[in-house]
Amino acid sequence: MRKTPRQQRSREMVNRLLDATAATLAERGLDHTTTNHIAERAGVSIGSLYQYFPDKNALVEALLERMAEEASARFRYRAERADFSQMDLRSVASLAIAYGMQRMSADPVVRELVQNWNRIPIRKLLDPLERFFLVMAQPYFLHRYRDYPVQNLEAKLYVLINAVLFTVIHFHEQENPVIRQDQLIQTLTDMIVGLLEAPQPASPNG
Amino acid sequence: MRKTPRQQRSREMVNRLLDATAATLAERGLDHTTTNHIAERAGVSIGSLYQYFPDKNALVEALLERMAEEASARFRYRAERADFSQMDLRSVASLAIAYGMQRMSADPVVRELVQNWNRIPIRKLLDPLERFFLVMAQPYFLHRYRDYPVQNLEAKLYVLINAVLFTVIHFHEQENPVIRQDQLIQTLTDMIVGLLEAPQPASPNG
Amino acid sequence: MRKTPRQQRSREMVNRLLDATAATLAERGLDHTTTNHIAERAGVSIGSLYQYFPDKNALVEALLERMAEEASARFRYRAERADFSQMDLRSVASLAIAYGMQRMSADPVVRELVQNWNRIPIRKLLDPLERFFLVMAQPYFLHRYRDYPVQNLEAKLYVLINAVLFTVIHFHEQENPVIRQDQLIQTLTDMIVGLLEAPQPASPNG
Amino acid sequence: MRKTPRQQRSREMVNRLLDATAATLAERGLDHTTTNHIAERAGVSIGSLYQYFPDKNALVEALLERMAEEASARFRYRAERADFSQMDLRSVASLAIAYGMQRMSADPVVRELVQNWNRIPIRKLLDPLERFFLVMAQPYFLHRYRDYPVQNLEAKLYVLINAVLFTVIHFHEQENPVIRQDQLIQTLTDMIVGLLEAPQPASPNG
DNA sequence: CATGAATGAGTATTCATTCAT
DNA sequence: AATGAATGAATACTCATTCAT
Repeated sequence: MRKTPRQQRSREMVNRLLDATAATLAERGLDHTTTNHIAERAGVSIGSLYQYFPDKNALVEALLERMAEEASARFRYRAERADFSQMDLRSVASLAIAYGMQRMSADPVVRELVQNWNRIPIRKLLDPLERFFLVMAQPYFLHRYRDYPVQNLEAKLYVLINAVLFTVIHFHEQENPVIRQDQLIQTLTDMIVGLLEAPQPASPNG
Repeated sequence: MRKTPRQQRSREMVNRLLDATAATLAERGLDHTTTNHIAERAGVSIGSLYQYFPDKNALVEALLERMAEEASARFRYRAERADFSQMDLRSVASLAIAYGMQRMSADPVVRELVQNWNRIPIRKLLDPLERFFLVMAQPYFLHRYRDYPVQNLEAKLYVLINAVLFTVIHFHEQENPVIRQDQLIQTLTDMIVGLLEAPQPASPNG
Repeated sequence: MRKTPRQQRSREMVNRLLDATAATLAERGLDHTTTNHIAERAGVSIGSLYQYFPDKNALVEALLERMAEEASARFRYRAERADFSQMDLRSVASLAIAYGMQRMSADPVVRELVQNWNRIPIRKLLDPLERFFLVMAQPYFLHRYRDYPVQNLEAKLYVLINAVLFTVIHFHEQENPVIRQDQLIQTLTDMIVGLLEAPQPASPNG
Repeated sequence: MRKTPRQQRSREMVNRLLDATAATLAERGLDHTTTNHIAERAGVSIGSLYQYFPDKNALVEALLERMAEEASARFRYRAERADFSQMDLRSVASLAIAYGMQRMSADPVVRELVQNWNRIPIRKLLDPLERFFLVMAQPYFLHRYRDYPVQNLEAKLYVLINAVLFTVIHFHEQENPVIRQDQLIQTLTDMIVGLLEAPQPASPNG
């Protein structure tokens, strides 16, 4: 069969281009990232780039998807190590936020992309994460469900993910934030716990 | 006096240009808004535009400032009508979010600008609002302080404002959001109340 | 009579504009000197400027003429003090060049203008000087004529004036000239003397 | 080999652009020469122009270099034909000036460039010429050195090249020069001979 | 399949000059 | 006469995309 090696080459090429996209994005920012830069960085002709991706947007989209997969894998790995089900919500939330913030400082690509969320199909990155968290959180909530049933779990997770994510990004972007990082984490944790654990007999939604 | 009519003309021109900026922004998005578009839309020569604003950025900045002023005025007006101090937190929050979302749907300029928060001096718009909310909320919290003292009010408001704002914006941007608008408002309200009203004896932050 | 004060006012205005032109020229260079700059510097509206000068070029031209007059006056003054007729050609030439170079270093306007000789009617400045030198030199050569008749005096002066002038200007412009200033003056002096004093029996030109 | 035709194409393009630059320069003058004009004249898209030259300045600079090379080649060719070492200084100088003036009348590009010498890296053009003349003149001066040693040869050549060059250019530029062309050549020749051949026992320069 | 030369619409900004007030 | 707001053609340079080789 001829197909396998070809597919493999193709895959390599795609990965190389995606790596180059990420690197260029981190280095120059979305605004100053050009397809020619990406091709050059990938050590590939611009023509070849367009053989694998129809346009610049597709490139970013694919990168987003790959990052989502990687992030899911990373989270899964961590989740397997640490037995979250044994921890209380507060600890889990606090840990997750701290971990996320560290990831964000470490990965300029994530920052660059999320900063420009409106110009890219950011859901490609966020949706998998949201789904993943939902799945991850399932056992926890199932376990507590009888005592503290959480209504509207989907809406709550949606809100929390967005809220935490963009607040953290915005915080990161500010030169002189009005609050400290530990205050931010603490308050975000409080917010999460407040929404998920507090008894809400008054909420008639849904 | 010669000065008044001239200043007035100048003011009119500035306003016309700002209106044109807003309209073009709403129509074409920040990326495809050019100074020539703005001038044309304002019915003014490009040269005149540059007589009033040194560059494109100044135009956006001025628009941001004008919007912040307008928004503050609008909020103040509403705050004076409705006696928030008589309402409970849940009602106030719910009303404010609903009002904000309605404003946001109604005003594509706000959307366009906030979407591009990272590429514009968005704080020009947000800072006054943040300050305004703080001032507005002051009497309410002062009033309840004895019964339900709120620790870390500053950090909490910072988090809530950012969280609510960007979640709402993101929600707006999505074509097929996974939750309904009423769910969003309800959940955000829950989140606000959860953070502000819940007893937090465990929070040892500074 | 009404005319005198008006003419005087006009003259003042012209001078003010010319001063402003010179100052702006020295500060920003011909390329970045705009009529609006000049008007502003003169404390006059741009409209008034165009009442006195039909266009930008006329402004420069008039400045050139005024400078030529001033330079002539200065030279005449110096010539009256120092009795050139008592000095030998070498001394006169050497002195004149040194003086000219000092003037040139001291006056950025002169430099800026002469640098742009091709884009302005530089003859407005050079012609009077040429004529002046010719007149100044006349008595000297007349005086020596019997002993050392100089053939083709006009052509020689033409050549020397241009040669010296532009060599000096070019020298001034260079950041790292290949020769020193004293060498330049010495060589130019040699050149002048060589052309004017050497016996030229072989020159059969008309 | 793939390289040769590509390099050749590239070279052709560069030459085409340089030709277009020269033509446009001659036609419109440096001030009114735009990169778009050049590209259009070269029958090439503006994008292509910028693929070969980073900016307008680089274009002019490259043209200057090419012209210097061409001029050197031409001079060398002529020098090989005519055995200058057999001619006296007067004849060589006279011939060189006449030849240079003819070249200058024939080549408006040279004129345009030298006229704008202060706005372009004119040394790119002059330095090679200066060096060339020095080399060319070497045998002559070597030959005469024992009998008539020329002091300060470098300074003298510097002065003469500048003096002759700009006087000729200026002469060319004038609509009604006060002297005739043959007088100019004659006088310049006298000047050169006067400076180089006359005994200068009085020159104490370093 | 790969290449990379070629494309050209698009963008922010400047400045001499006019003319209604 | 004086003003200065308004004009708009002009300019250098970018970058996503195509297509002949």
